[in-house]
Amino acid sequence: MGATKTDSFSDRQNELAILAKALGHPARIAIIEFLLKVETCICGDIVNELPLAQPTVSQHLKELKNAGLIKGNFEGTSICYCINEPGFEKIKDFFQDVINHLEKKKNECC
Amino acid sequence: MGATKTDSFSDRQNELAILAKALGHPARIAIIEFLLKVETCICGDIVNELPLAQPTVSQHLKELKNAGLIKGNFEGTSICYCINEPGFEKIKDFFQDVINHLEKKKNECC
DNA sequence: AATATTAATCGTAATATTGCAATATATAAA
DNA sequence: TTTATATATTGCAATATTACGATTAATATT
Repeated sequence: MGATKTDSFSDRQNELAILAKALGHPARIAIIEFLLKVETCICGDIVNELPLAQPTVSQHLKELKNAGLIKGNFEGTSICYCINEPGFEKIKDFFQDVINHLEKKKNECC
Repeated sequence: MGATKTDSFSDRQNELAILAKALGHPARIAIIEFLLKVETCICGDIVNELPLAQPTVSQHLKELKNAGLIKGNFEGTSICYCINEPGFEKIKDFFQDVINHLEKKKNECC
């Protein structure tokens, strides 16, 4: 026990969970907010902005990348990370769906 | 080490991370989808729907409740769980903001 | 009060995540 | 090719999460 029973859920459920999980850490929220706020997207600048060591930031960037929420490209000697819009669209749509269903349904029985 | 450095991040960043993290498990996505799909919202029905034991489901429900994504009320002998709209609004707004910023900025340098 | 039913909590084992120092890799410049 | 700079990977310790059997708590019915 201890491992998530991934096989017992649908691909869609697992995919949404992976996207949400990737944003389930304040450092990773901070990275996204930084990428939105600032012109640059150089990895080093992200490391400087966050109160975490370079390997830790690198790990968080990797998780965001694996989830499909950011992408990275070489920019000379450093790497430029950008938000990957399709990933955000996917999870935003889920939340939008929830809201839409709620308005249609008004199933607030509690 | 091993513990998230919560103190190093803003309240907003931590709050968004808590909301996202709560949905970062396929069982909890499944619970939300079930609550949207179905008329009933009785805890026992959720337990029957999910491929997990009752204590495990109860734990997942607790996490969703703590994050402010669902709420529960006694309905006779059982408990009725419903989606808590304000929680979903909050995290949907975050994603909507990201999308809006992206359209304004077109900072796709990668 | 005794019983049945429903859901929460406890205890615990298995696994995953977080964070960082040390090290490795990769690219650019000299 | 050496050196400098930027980022990734490794290894590991601390902590958190996931899952479930056993038990408890709480309410409803008899």
